[in-house]
Amino acid sequence: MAERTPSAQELHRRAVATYVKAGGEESVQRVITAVQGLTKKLDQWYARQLVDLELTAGEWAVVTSLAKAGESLTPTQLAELTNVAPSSMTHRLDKLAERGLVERSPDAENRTRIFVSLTDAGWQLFSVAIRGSDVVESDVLQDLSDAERGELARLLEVVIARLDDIDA
Amino acid sequence: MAERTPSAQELHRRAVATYVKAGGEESVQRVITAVQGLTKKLDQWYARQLVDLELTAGEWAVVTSLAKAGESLTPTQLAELTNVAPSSMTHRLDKLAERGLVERSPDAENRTRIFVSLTDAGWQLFSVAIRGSDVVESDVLQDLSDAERGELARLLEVVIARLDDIDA
DNA sequence: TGCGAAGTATTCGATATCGAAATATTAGCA
DNA sequence: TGCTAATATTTCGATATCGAATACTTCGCA
Repeated sequence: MAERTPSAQELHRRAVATYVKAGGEESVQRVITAVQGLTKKLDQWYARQLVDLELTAGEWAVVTSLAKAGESLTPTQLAELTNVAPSSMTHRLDKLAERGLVERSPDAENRTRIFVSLTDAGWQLFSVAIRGSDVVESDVLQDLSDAERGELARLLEVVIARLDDIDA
Repeated sequence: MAERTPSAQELHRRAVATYVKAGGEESVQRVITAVQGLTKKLDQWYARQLVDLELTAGEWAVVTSLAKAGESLTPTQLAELTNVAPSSMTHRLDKLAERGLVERSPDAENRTRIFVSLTDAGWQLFSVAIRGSDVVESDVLQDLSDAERGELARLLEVVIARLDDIDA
């Protein structure tokens, strides 16, 4: 019957302890581990919502990438943004185009390139999904005051501002 | 030649704006988007490191799950922890066992169950990888003071403490 | 005790993903 | 201009993943 699954908090505690023991720095691991644990949990919830929309996580990643970019993107860019091999994007786009969520259009200036964009139906699906996930996300942050949310966002944004300087 | 890829900061700004426009709440989206953007970037770096270790991200997830748990886990538990179908775990464990990184042992008390644990070689690989990734992770947080790291960790841990109450 | 329901790992067929090769276009430069 | 290297997408064969079905064990309870 298996022992019950440990709480997320307990998992986090153990994870940090393990990483520190393995040679990681505690102040680093507390943050990184928490960020990853949170993402994993969110991903599980999204997966559940996506079933209703008959989308895979990978397809959803394409839709959000296009929505967030606010402009057309090439298959290669989409592959990078969604952490997938370029060759995999071909099939994903085939499926999404077949469902009428995205469309491919040739670049007149560079005929090796193709632009992918969201259709109206794609935008509509995006809006529906976002309003659904915002509910869960609000619940997740419910124990933080407005001031704390602002501070949390600020600190994370400091970290993000540094990201590009690292692998450069 | 494609326009250069926008900075992580710019991507974050746009993403938040898009989500807010689609009906999300700003204080929520600033945090959630930042967390996800950070994880995505980290995943890209890990992927690069894992190539050297000849491990896939999925295999690495199994190794870390076992290390963090600090005890044996069943294939089903590993599948849940790594967000993968139970049937997929069978093959992953086959490969990992073949390489001598994990081992399966029967549960004497429940013969439907199998316990998976890290071998010495598995632990060793884990340590090497952690020390490698800690370098990158430290770089990521380099713009935060010790106090800020502590505050960031504290806020994230408040959020984590709530996770289990949500889908319950 | 006996028996149906639930739990656990695996197998199996269909699909998705990967890395390398193929195809086509463009860029750089002598 | 002509030629090589770099880019961008797709195709292709091998592998990984998924969901459903299978085989087996244990649990709940009459």
